Amino acid sequence: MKCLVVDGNSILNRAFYGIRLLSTKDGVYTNAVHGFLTILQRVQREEQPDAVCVAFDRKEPTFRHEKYPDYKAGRHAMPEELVPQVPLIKEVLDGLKIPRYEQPGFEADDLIGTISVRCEEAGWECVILTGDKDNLQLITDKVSVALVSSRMGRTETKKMTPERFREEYGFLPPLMVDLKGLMGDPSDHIPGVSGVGEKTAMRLVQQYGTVEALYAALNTSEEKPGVLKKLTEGRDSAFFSKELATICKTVPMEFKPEDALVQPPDEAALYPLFLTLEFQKQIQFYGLHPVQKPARIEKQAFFVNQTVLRTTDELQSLLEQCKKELIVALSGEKDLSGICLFAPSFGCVWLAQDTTGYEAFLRELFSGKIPLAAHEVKDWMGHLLSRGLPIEGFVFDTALAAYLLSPTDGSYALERLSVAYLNRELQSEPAEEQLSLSLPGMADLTEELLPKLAAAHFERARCIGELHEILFQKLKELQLEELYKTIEIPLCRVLAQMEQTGFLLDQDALRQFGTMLETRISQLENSIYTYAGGTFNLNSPKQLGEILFGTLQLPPVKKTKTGYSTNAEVLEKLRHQHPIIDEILEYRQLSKLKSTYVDGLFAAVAPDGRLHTSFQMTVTATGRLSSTEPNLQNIPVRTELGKEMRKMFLAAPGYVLVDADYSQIELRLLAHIADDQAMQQAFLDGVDIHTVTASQVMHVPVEQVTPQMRSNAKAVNFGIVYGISEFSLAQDIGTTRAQAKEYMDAYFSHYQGVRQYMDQVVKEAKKKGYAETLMHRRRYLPELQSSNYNTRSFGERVALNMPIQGTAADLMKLAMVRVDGALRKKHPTARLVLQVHDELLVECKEEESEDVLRLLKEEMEGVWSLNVPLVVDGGIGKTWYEAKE
DNA sequence: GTGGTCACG
DNA sequence: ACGTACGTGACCACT
Repeated sequence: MKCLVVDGNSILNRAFYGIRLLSTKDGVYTNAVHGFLTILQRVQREEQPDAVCVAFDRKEPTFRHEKYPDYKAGRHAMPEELVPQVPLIKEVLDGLKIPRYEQPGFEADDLIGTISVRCEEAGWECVILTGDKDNLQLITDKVSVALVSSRMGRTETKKMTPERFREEYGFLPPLMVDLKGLMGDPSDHIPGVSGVGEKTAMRLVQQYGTVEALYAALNTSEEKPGVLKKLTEGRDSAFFSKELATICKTVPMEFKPEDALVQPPDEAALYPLFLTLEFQKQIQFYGLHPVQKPARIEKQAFFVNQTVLRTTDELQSLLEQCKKELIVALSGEKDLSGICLFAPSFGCVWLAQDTTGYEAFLRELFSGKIPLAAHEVKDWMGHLLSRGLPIEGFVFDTALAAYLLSPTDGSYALERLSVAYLNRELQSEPAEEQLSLSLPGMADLTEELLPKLAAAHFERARCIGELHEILFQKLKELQLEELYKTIEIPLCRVLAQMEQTGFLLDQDALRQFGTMLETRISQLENSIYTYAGGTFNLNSPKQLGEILFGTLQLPPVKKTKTGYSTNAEVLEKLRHQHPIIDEILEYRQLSKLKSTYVDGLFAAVAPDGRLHTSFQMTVTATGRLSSTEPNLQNIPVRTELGKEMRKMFLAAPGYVLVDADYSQIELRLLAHIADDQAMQQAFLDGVDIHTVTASQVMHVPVEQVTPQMRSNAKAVNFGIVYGISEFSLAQDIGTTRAQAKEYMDAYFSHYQGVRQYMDQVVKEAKKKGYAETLMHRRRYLPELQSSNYNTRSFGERVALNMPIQGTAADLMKLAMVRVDGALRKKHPTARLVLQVHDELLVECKEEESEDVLRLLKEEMEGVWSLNVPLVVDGGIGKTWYEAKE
């Protein structure tokens, strides 16, 4: 039989430092609890113990053996992010039915020592899980130590047995206390013998054994006079230190290993706990379920209201009922083969495509007369559009609402929202699985299985209905209603339309471009392999590193977690050292173009010859959109060759592309939000902001600003928006920190409003716990409460940046809604095709293009009244390349 | 699945 | 003494 004894404080501490700070959406820190469980579960899997228990220090934990400088004094308080996690892990352990031991006046070590002895006496094997090397003295034939260490951000456990210990230390485990007695341990307030360090102490113990034996042999030994003197003078301290280092194994406590036998967890306690900690993985791992499942009674009662409609008359009367509702929740199959509606007055109703009049029903349902709530409205609209159905009436999107409430949650799957806001799990499996699991023959589908197919949607529709009530209330509380109603919801149809429209791709030109790249790439490969003296996988940073810094003996510039860095910045520095570098840089550029853009875009063309990107509305922390499959928001533009790609993006025959982009929108917003008079004046004067900044910061007249100076000023301007440090600015513009500091000082003395804003916005975010935009879009910043400098600094930079980037996103979204509305009215054949954060592209008839550009400029520039003008630059062309100019 | 790299605003 | 700019997504290698 085997018992695992966990050193609670030590493992919690390891876990805390081993995992980046995590917190729930309410700001409860959970990283240490999470890490603790991960380590425990890994060791349980490896060791398969029959019993498990945990020992905790009774008083303030001491962190005696941590390497981390903050704690080596041993007197420092626990970091504030860890303190509240201690009771949490204890609660988790109680839920897991793992006994915990703590005893006033004794440290965890002493309890562990005692437990290990009791195990041995009972004929059990004992494994001690700890990060604390002190426990190594407890190792015997029956007692081993699983030692946790965190190396490079990753935790490893090493199993220490008497043999292994001896290999590493050259003596037996009980002598560990003698080693400590001689070398001491400042972090533990063990003095040891002054002047004797690790090296000497190791040798002495290896040679003489115990402290007692050492002193007994001292007179006849051949130690050098220096060592002899130190030992003689430190004699008392040595014995005293040894005593201090010895773990007590006779704590008066009740313990038998049988007490700790592994038991099934307490589901009723653990499920809600893991739920509040947002530990979905753990819930799965232990197969937990809510003990108070959606009460059976309720479900039964509810079942009465679940109806399957089959006749046209029933459909008609349902429509009439729906029109009287304040909100009707909608769930259903993506292909619209069946949908479910929910409203309190009629419960859940399922209808399927085999019913006569279904198509007409849908047409009426989505014609705008019925207020609808759904999950992921934009996608619903996409499906409806592709079937030629109307897309009106959607007033609520559960995913979008939850995103506005907290944009950093990662997933807004309905399953998660149900757990987070309704405190219950969705019970039914997704419909596809049900179908494939139980499809004996299509004939049965309508008769027997349709209700089963409907079951999931019954539940989902009701869930959406309930979420609507809760989330809408919360939106109002957070002043987000306006943003939601006038921007996010209306934007769904704009984006659905844009996705539907797509962007025409010139496939012939792209093929040609690809062939050209291929030719050049293979030339470069050959040449690089010749320099390298053999072939290797050029796409592997690891192998490339071995060639450059091994075979070719180039000096490494920077390291990554896993090896040498070979990124463009590093290669740039090595350029003049070897001709291979230039070729690698070119290879990288070309193979990026080939694989990501040429091949990637080809793979994404739809049968209509167009690229239909998906815009994600619930991904970014700041409120921006993102674009996937393919990503059309990162098509190259910065290099001439890359820019060629934009010649492949075409307008349809007879049409042209109209491009409009906001000029300096983030800096203009900074000027407005910070209410900086100097910067506002610059924009009001319509001068070039970077040139003016250069002139002010470098104390030269505007006419004497060189391109280099302007470029540096531009870097400063950008840096400010990102929450710069001197160091990064210096690195960015390739100068010294001192020079960078001068720039920044000059910058702030000229733009005083910006300086004040930077201080004030961070202060306010700290007070409120979140940063927000002009339209109250918010992002919570638990990082600001961190005691870790880097984490906190990150939070401060985000607090600075989010209002600016986020407000720009708000304005662009509003502009899109207005542009779309205006276009539909005045130029119904024109259509938005793409948004790239501060840029909009419209495809329209050639003869309307001037007018469309005017319209775009007007709507975009006039979207919001600020203390500075918003300026939009525009262009017209057959390709994106031409239109952008 | 993670990390390195690089494309964009 | 420390580490270093905000926000994304795709591709590749490697575990």
